Amino acid sequence: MLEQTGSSATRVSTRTKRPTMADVAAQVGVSRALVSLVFRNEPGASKETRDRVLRAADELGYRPDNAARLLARNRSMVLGVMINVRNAFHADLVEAIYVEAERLGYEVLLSALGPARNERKVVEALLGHRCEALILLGPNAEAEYLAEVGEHTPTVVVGRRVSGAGVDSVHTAENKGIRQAVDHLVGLGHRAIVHIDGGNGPGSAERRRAYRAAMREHGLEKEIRVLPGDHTEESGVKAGETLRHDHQLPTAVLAGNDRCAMGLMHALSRAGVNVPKDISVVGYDDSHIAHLSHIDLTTVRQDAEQMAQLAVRSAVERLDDNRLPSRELILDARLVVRGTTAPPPA
Amino acid sequence: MLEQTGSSATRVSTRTKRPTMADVAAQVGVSRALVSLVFRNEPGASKETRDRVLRAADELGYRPDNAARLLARNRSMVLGVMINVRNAFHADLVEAIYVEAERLGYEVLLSALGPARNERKVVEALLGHRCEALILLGPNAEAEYLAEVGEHTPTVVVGRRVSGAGVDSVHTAENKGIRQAVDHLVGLGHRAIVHIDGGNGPGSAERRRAYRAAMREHGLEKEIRVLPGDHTEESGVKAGETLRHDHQLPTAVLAGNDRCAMGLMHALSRAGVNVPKDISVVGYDDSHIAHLSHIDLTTVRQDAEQMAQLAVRSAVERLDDNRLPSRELILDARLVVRGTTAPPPA
DNA sequence: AACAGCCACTAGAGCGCGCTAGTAGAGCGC
DNA sequence: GCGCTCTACTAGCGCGCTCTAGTGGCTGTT
Repeated sequence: MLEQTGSSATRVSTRTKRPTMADVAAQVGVSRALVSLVFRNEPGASKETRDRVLRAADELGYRPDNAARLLARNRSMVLGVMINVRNAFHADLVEAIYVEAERLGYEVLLSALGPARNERKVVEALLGHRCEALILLGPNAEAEYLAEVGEHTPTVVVGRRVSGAGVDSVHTAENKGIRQAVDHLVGLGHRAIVHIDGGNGPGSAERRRAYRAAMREHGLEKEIRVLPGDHTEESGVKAGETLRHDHQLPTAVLAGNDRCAMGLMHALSRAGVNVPKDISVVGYDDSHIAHLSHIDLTTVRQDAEQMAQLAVRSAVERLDDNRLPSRELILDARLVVRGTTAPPPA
Repeated sequence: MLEQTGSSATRVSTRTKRPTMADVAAQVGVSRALVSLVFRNEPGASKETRDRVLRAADELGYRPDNAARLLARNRSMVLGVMINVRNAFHADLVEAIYVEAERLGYEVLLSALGPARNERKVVEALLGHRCEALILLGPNAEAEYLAEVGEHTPTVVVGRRVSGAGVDSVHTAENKGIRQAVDHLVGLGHRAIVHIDGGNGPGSAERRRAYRAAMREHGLEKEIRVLPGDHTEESGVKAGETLRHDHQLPTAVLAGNDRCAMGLMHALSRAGVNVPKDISVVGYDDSHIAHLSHIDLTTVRQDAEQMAQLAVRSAVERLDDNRLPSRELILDARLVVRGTTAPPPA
């Protein structure tokens, strides 16, 4: 039985305690403050001392301790990001968030949703780590909760419309994207255009509404048909089965997102239905899977990079001046026509 | 391009400074130490005081500050996890890691690879946040670097074999998995079985070797054929094209992983090749996409949950006693036969 | 009455760093 | 000599927390 008492009794370890600034300072023979200056790249240290400090640090294997840094600094310069690891579009966003955050001198902390980790838990975890601001990718939580969070921490919601909850939001103009998709399909000659719903996924309500509106404007109200679904491949597969057992296949499908479109296309091609000859498919997100040469999905492009940039900047601006009114940034969505849409079969 | 809608200037934004333990203590009229006890769920506070403290904390919106906690505690109880957000199998692993870590009282910090974030950068970021141990999912870094990291921090590598680098590793017995897959295909009557290589992806070298060995043992050395590739959908697509332009299609393909298999199947089905009637496909990973009912991919199951559990436990055990020798945990891989394999066309 | 034992609670020293205020010394003009 | 500025550095407090070593009061035992 090993007893650990006192701070002097270190862990049973050949591994020595992590070196601190004081160790580096002692090694070089200067003060801690000087080492601190060097590591923050602040002026006030001569070139030589700087070199000596850095060399000594390297020798000792010194690495600044972020926890201490965060604590000592008034600002933590950390942005917390909530993601769903299953979501390919989130992957695109995260990558771009890292880039923009680094550009602005911020660090990024990721926390993922999971079977036993709901949104509240994730948010708590992030706040616990001193994130100054939160970026929530496609949250499902009620507006009240988001408002509550936003009240004490600058919060940006990405990919979902949040009205008047006192938090910023960045999303695409779903209606324009869907509108373009429907226009494109109608232009190709389609009339029987089905929409697979995204359930309560972010943006789904708007997409559904936009689909209905667009169909009506083309005089196709009688063709309106919305299949239940969500933002997973599985729902696309199910929708594909439903359609296949129908008396008559529609000539085009507007999927809730790319993942759903993927599932749908799989189900269809396995059933011997050719895309786009027999049926056209349009996705939503333009996540990296859509680009793949042979998937080559016609989809509504949400510019992940730009969304990420705006989200990060939004958070940062609010940190600089937290009296800013909450705002909604709406990016244009743009239809990217690729290989899964074609004129309907004659 | 960018709209900005009006704001409901809800935010009064008297965002006061985040309350601390001292604030809570003052409010209740006790010492900081007592509040600390309550929040750590340690004995030593009466039921009533406990309640009063919690109530006051809730009122003030107090939330323990992890950075300070980490700093003050000798142990940080944080595990750092490096992931690739693009990788669906990593998603499975992460979810399971959270579960196991929580069970053992550890927190998890995620850091993702990205276009401008290589493995070193990710590792630095994690160490900077006081992670006590690292779990690296499918790293590509050289063994020397891993050894260097492992020297000062308990490190577990998942999904890749690392020999004698002084770090633990958890991976599946690639040879057994591949072996089963080849046996299965041969049992169905296949002879022309192609392997799409995983490039320098984790486990690829072993899988390639195992494929060759298994083919030889079945007397099929003349049928051995390895197509270049990696662990992305794109490589599956490319391989599909290569095969399609061949004088003769093989009757079965062993993909480098599930993503590769997905790309391959897409390419094939678009070319009018039916899976599994015309060609059988086997994946590797059993990531969640493989389960999808209509994808229904025959694949080699790597038990994400178990791998994650072992990785977390391994890290934790090493934290408890870091004089443990480094070890390699090898899980059995198991072929999961689903719908993408069938006897070859007559 | 004396004392141990226990419970509820407190004082105060850190954890590793950032940062403000300050100093020592060199150089310079007069 | 004096004051002045500028560079290169240092002292030491405080960030919000944990944790050890207490204190004081109450009960029960002899």
